[in-house]
Amino acid sequence: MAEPTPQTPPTGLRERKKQRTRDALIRAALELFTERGYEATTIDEIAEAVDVSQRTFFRYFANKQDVVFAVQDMVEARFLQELRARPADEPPLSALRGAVLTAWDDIGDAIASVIPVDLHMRAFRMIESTPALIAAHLRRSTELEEQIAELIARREGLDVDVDPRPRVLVAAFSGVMRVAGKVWGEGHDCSVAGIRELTRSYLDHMGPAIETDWRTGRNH
Amino acid sequence: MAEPTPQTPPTGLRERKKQRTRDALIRAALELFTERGYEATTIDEIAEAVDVSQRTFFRYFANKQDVVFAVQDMVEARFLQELRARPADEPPLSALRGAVLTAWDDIGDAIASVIPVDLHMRAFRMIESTPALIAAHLRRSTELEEQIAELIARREGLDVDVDPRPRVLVAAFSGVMRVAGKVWGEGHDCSVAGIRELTRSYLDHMGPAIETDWRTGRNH
DNA sequence: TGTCAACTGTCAGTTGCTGACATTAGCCTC
DNA sequence: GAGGCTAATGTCAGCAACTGACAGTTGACA
Repeated sequence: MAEPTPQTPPTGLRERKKQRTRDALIRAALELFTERGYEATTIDEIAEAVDVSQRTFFRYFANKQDVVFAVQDMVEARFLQELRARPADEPPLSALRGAVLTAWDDIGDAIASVIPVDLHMRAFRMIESTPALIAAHLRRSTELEEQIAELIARREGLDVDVDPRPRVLVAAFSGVMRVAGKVWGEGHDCSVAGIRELTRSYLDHMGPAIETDWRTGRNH
Repeated sequence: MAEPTPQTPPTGLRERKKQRTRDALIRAALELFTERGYEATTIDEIAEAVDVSQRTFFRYFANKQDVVFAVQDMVEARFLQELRARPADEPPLSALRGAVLTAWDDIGDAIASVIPVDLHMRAFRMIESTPALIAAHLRRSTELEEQIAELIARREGLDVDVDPRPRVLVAAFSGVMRVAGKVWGEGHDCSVAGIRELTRSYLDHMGPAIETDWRTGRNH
């Protein structure tokens, strides 16, 4: 009873219809959120735009926030996939860095299959400027962190509950990633290339920021 | 019109009464939350326990979550104070490390003036096991991070919008702190000394986790 | 003591979210 | 291709977090 092709199993009419409803809800929600604001948009308005009942919305998404992060889910899955594909002999931080930068390169196509890329970018900025969504975003990030830490630990043959380094590294890494996203959201460069470049730059600042005395340049 | 002594200005009866109501709300809320769970406790129950109207609760706290973090606010203020007191020639990460460890040493007394310390510790664990509160906690942390980054930047004579190092360092630092708190919350050691020690240990792992190849020990 | 302002209570309303139950509409078998 | 099965949806009622408006109460202060 396993699905034949997890990537494209739109077997029946029913499945296709469900997928369409789901995509329509995501699209309508993000469109409304980015236009008039997250708090100012009600579930009723989203449901009405897609012509379904409010109850149906909640059958697709557990809560109002979840619809915002539906696309983000794809992006994260893509990153994890990229990380798993890194060569085993690469040092941990290099693997993380490589996975992020590679993921940014071909994420556009994946997003475009659901919503216009620029809508996703606007949504990203909306998240960073809406307190409730910032909170949700951060919580999701920590859950992702745990998965990443497990992956890193496995690469290095360690146990996350014994050796703190995987979690510590990933926590530091994620913190830097978050700041990059935040700064990008506040800036004027709306391109994918822009956030990719900022990410790279910030990751490269991480080691120096920690190791050295910023004034003398000496380690401490 | 500035308050004469911010620490102890209980001038009139009115002020004292307000302070008592506020403290009673915090205490009752945390007691109920830790006993029967955050979600399972309604504002009505908290208000009833203190014998005020629900509306009054919302005049003291903007929302249900805020009452949980009222004490945390004190702790954070204490940390910032400690950080400002660090010698100017100390490297950034050392200053952060020193401030945290010193703050943990005399935070107990400050907390005890509002609620029993063990109630605060139980509340801390409750936060770490309640999704909605984890999210709120993380968001608050990032706001604190911005303040810390500003402080670090000022110490080093930098501008956070020009040089990314303050934000990058603080993001990494905070990530590590968060993991320490989380691991402590999942463990069995409920003491203040326990979390202090874990914090110290994790901070000391930060450099090595980033700099080196964990297997060969070589830098990369 | 009397006036003012701050604090509080009451009430009604909106919105996110959930359970229960009825209805519709793909799917599958005969 | 008729009928039954079941997943998907609609409808309705209700709870809890919050908010605005207005009225009553109570410290503060002349």
